[in-house]
Amino acid sequence: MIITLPDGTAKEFPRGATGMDIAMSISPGLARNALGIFVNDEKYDLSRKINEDANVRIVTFNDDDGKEIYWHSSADLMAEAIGAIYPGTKFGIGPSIEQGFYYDVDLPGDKRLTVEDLPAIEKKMKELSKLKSEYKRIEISWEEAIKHFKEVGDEYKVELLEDLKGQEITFYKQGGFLDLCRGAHIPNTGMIKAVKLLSVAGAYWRGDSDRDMMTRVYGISFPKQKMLDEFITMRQEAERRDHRKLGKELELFMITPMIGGGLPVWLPKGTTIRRILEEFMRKEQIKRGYVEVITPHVGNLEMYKISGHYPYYADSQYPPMEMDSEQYLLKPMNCPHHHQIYMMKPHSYRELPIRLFEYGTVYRYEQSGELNGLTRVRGFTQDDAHIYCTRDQLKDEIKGVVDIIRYFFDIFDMPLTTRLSFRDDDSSKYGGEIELWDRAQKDIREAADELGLEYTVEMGEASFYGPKIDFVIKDAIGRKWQLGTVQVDYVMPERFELEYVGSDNSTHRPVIIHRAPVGSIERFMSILIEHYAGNFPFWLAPEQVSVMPIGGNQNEYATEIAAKIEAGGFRVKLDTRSEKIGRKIAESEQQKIPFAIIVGQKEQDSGMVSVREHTVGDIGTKSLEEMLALFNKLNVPGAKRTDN
RNA sequence: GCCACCUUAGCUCAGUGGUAGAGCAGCUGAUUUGUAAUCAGCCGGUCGGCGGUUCAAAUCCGUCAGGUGGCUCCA
Repeated sequence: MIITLPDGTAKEFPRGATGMDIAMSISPGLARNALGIFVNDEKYDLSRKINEDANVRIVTFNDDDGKEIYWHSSADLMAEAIGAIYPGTKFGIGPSIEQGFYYDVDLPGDKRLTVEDLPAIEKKMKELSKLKSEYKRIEISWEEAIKHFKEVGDEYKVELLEDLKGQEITFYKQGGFLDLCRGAHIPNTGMIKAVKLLSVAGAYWRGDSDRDMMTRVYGISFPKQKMLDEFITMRQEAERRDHRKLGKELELFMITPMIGGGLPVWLPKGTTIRRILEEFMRKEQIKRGYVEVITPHVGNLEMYKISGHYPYYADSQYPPMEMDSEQYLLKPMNCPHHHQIYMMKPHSYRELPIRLFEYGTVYRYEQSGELNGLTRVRGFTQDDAHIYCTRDQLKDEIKGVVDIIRYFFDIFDMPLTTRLSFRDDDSSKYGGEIELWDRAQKDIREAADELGLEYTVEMGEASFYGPKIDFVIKDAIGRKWQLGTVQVDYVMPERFELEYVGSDNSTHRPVIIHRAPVGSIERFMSILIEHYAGNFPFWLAPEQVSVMPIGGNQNEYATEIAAKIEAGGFRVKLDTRSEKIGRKIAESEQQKIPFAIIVGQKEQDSGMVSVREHTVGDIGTKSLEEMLALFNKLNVPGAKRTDN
């Protein structure tokens, strides 16, 4: 038979050759590191026979598909360990995830796992790994499979099997553990060299909150101890950057039950950052033809009934309040308010596009268990805008929106990836005419192409009222966050009967683009805090320069210097306490202030200043003019320190 | 909302049934300082709330609240 490799090389192998045979023929190194093989895009174990001509791809831990096989196998090893320690444990599902794996287990009796139980399981896994048990694939009939799990009393597996009736069933066996599993698996447990079990959590059986709560054990594993060490270092780095921790330390924001969970309070320093951020984005939008509006925090319930958001989202809204026999809702979204602004007067096609933007604060009743720092809150502010345009203008408007979004994230050094979410063939899921959708999707795709965007297309991911573009950014430590969206909407113009008069003197429906570059300002602030690890760039730093005299004799000179810097339009902190200079510097560094200006007798005599740059150290003696020039250069959105 | 864990001074944390502790912060005083924390004294707690077990509870049990990690949800 002919086996074709990904680079196009074709090789002859005897019928029944295995992935391992193929790997061996390429190199012993590959054979050592190979985890699985894709045969005509189907996952195979390396030991499984290949019986006909095929295109193959051998995967190692460097491939996402390889990691998937590796972690899936690790999940089974963990299950074996748990089963060995707690005989009678029932098993749910145990897949790989983006970073590691988990297994849902139901321990015998009322036993529940806690984190204290994890080291023992880890230890057992290491023992089992040393046995180098082979993962054996067993083809079995459905009837026999059912019989097996009924015998061991694992009703979860029986239920899974019920759904697989009529399909080919495979079991995998490694050591003493037999599991229902599609595979594929790595050759043997010995390849799992480093394991760390991370946490336990409750998880509903099959994700259904009406069903049993199982114990989910999360873990991660690697072929080398060094890789696990790096992973742990990375987690510590993420912990060090945690915006909840930095938010407290740097006094940026607070959350107190007295005001309400999920209702963040901005402290002076956090407010400064937020204000500068908002001003920057406001200016850029106005430059691009947006007009700013402000709408109230409550609105008449009738309006949300027309928009269709109520009662569809009633569960996640604060309940209506009654005033003067009318019902009002805390604003769950800005769109209907903006539509009212559009409806205030008739529009000519000559006025379009109309671009209304607002820092609109909305309230949503998120479930208590969901609240998390600034990431998931009950009251937040969207950098929201609605563009009312004609169908002919749609493409250009989309381009404009994408352009501004790219501009924003470039300022923060956040690489952007794009996903186009289109409809699938199930027309019951969507509103609006299909011709309009086709045209909008074509416009979106063309706009993306013309802008040279790299994107993926996801069919069936569109919203009810139109196709959308989602943006995912990567932060300084490589984590991905989904932020802004752009959505094309044909449904709301119908519901609110929005109109404009065309050049043909008859009325038409405008198209609406909903767009929010960062989505929630609160969430974006949390991402910024973690992205910069609290070391905000000069232009965003709540305190930009600290000025400190070495001794009391320089208090006057220091005060004078601070006043001059402040007069230059910078945010200054003056520290004239009778503390040693080391202490003042330590505190300035801890507060992550970009520059410390230190003045002693020498500086006073020469009229100079001594400068220390945050995270860099002493950068020498400079004139104040030189420093003001540098500050001016750095006080611009996106400005970077490039010369030292 | 559900599961597990956590909650001790403003902050970070020790304290496993027998008189509530430390460092930092704060206050007072001394010190006037050369690139990451000067010294001393003082102040500060209903050990998250409520109930129970016990001669005795920060400590054991129950319950409620808040937080953390997940699950479900996310216009």
